[in-house]
Amino acid sequence: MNIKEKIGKRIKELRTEAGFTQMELAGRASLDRTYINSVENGKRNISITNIEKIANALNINISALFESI
Amino acid sequence: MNIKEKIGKRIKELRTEAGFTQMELAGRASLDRTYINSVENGKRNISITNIEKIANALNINISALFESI
DNA sequence: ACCCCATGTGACTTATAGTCCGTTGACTTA
DNA sequence: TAAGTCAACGGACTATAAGTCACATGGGGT
Repeated sequence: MNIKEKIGKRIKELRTEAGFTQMELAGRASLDRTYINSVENGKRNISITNIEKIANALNINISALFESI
Repeated sequence: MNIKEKIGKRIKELRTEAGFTQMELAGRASLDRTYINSVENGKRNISITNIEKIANALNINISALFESI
């Protein structure tokens, strides 16, 4: 599993734990729903600004987002 | 300080602690020397694959790279 | 059967990431 | 006075991420 797949899997885990749909997370992060979907499925080489947006939307810091990765 | 500046500052700290020049870090990470420079100076929206390359070059895991950020 | 709802996907344009050439200035050592 | 090293920066270029859209799929409820 490459880094894009790992971070995608982790985001999906945290999102479902938080009880959000992809659409809700997208709204909170000001990103497109289909973009969130492709990130979760390891298809995007996501950049630091979008990582930050998603971490904020998930109420988690970036370091914690990468724990166990 | 925005997230790009924070990660740049952190990378620079870790690089100098490790005793590398920008060129050496660039070589170890298979990235361009001018790119490393602009990342360190907070000008680049670095992607996850390059974050991983730099973390590996600095012998640190990604979570630790974002500690205190 | 028919709606919702949530997710997945391919294709596409625009914005910017990232490379490659070079210069400049500060500092150090001979 | 050079000469060397390193950081910072710029212009021009190519590669790729960002961001969006229409549409498909599958499950649950009525």
